[in-house]
Amino acid sequence: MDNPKYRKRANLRDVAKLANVSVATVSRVLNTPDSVAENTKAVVNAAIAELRFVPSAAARAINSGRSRVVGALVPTLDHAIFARYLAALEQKLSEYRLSLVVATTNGDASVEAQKAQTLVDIGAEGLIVSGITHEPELFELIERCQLPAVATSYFDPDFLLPTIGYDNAGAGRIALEYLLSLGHSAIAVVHGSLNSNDRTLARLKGLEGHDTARLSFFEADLSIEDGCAATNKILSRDDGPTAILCLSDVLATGVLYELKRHKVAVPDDISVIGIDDLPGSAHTFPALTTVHLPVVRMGHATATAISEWIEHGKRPSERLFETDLVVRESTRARTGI
Amino acid sequence: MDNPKYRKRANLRDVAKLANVSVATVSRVLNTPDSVAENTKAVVNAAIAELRFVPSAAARAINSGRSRVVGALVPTLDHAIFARYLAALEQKLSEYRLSLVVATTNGDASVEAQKAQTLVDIGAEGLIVSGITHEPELFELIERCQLPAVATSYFDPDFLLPTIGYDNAGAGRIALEYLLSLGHSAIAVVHGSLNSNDRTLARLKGLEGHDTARLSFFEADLSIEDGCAATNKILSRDDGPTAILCLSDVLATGVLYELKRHKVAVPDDISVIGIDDLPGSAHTFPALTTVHLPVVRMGHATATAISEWIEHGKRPSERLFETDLVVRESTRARTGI
DNA sequence: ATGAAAGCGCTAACAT
DNA sequence: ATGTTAGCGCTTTCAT
Repeated sequence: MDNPKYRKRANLRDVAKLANVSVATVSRVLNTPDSVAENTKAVVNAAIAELRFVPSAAARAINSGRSRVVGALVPTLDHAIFARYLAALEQKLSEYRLSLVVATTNGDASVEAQKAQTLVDIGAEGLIVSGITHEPELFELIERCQLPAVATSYFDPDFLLPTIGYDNAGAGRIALEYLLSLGHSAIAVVHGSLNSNDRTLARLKGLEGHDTARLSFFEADLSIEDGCAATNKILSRDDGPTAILCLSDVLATGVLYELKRHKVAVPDDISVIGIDDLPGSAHTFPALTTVHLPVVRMGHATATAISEWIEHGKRPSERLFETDLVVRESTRARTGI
Repeated sequence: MDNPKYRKRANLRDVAKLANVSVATVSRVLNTPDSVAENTKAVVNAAIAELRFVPSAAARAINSGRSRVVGALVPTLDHAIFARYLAALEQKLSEYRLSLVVATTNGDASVEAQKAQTLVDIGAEGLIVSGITHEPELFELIERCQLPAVATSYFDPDFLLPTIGYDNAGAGRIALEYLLSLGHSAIAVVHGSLNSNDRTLARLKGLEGHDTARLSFFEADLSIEDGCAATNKILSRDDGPTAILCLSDVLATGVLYELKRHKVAVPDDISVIGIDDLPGSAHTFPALTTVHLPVVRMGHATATAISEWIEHGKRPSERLFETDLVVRESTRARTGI
């Protein structure tokens, strides 16, 4: 604009020329400034300033062989539990001076495979995926690129990739058994979509094998709104349950709201339990009993694992985090027991 | 491992050698496959497969001068409104074949400046920041790198960077005026931290100049928990307000819960209004009256603007999205008016 | 249709 | 302390 001879971005050579030094010297003031004499340094810095020189990230990357970027593939960002997890992940990665690229898959494995390719195309040095259900292409990509990759939110020591997560089936079981121990047997289960969501599937699996339980199932999208909708379906049935087990706190939050709207008392008329333990769950009214999922610790551990793998080549071993029951006010013993 | 002569990642030359062609030909089968004879293509592809060749992102970037990465600096991921916004942003950016790197600042401008540098170091081609309050270093960096950068969640046509957002002061005003029109005058305002959060500041600003309003202010962290805490403070005062204006729906959600816990009827005893319109806000009990912030459209517009800027060099003009009042069930006319 | 060779912007080994 | 130079892995003329 105001520069007569419009010049593209300056490079090392331009700086070197202007400062009357070699490119090596310029490179040194950038990387090992202590090894350069004060006055030359000053001249070089002046040239850098004058030319508004900014080192090229790509050129650096090509030499170091590093991009310092890791990619995470998550179903969605628009869900508190993933957001929370990613927040922890990003925070820890940044301690390792690694940046986080987020790609959302919408729970679609083929989108995931395609976005994984995009991540490789921008030079991601590591990949983090959710769950263990993926397209073969994803695994081929990881294999072909020899890419450090871990699967999270799931635990399976036999999985191809190291898993860092928790026992989803166990979380479901804990919730169910607590309800059972409270004397409930007619229980409505509200769960997220079964399409390509192994976490939901596993939680459901954890509900099996309890003869005393009379379970009815209600599928819903993972939103407060759908929690409300599921509640209406539950209430419209003759054989009303005495407890509602939600496989996710978001769902449970909707259930709580809708029960309130119908003037159904919780936990007096119906007990409600969730899984997740979102930040808000401790403060709903009534406070939600739930199974705590250690997503923050999982995020930190994942960041550490992938960093170590990238930096030192050591493949992490799988890692299991405990889930635990958090009893609050939305559950109580079945009356008349 | 099982490869006798352990070989590092293969490159174009290795492939060319194995396929008995030149590197140019290999490059062609990668980029313009139609310009290569079928049989040579087959030979080359076989070599690529055998050597498990993966093109280097850095080397591509150095030639194209592109990284296809844009960076976003947000206060936190762990808040529904930002997560929702980023979800929209990422979705649209990916349509432009751009990847999103997320960096969180914790609302700290100096962390922001430092992370912006990190983003530049990995070769980000564009930057997206939140609000208009930043360290001089941030602006210097943007200026020095001639980096396309936009500020979001805020609107100010006079700002150095193009702003793409909404009128925060206006949103505050809309909420207050609605409460006023309902006959409320003693109003408690619950707002987020004032530290380097120009959005909160602006919303507060929008509350000024209404003589009939008797406002009392309560600062809180942006969490359901702190919404509850603020409510307790409000209720403990003698001169109880007839309405509570929350500058964020998360806060309002906490307020709603806590009022319920204290058996204060909403909206009969106290009206509650929020700002944001989170997905869940339509389904709280009672459903929350709030001011809708068009973060999804803002995310899409931001993605489009930064993409066009990066690809075609056209600096976007600022963009203002309307906020609008969504009347639901948590507000009503002050009784006895 | 294919190849040879010149870079892209930087780092690092080797000289001086 | 500073300079020379050879790459890094690819794309892209320019020939053939």
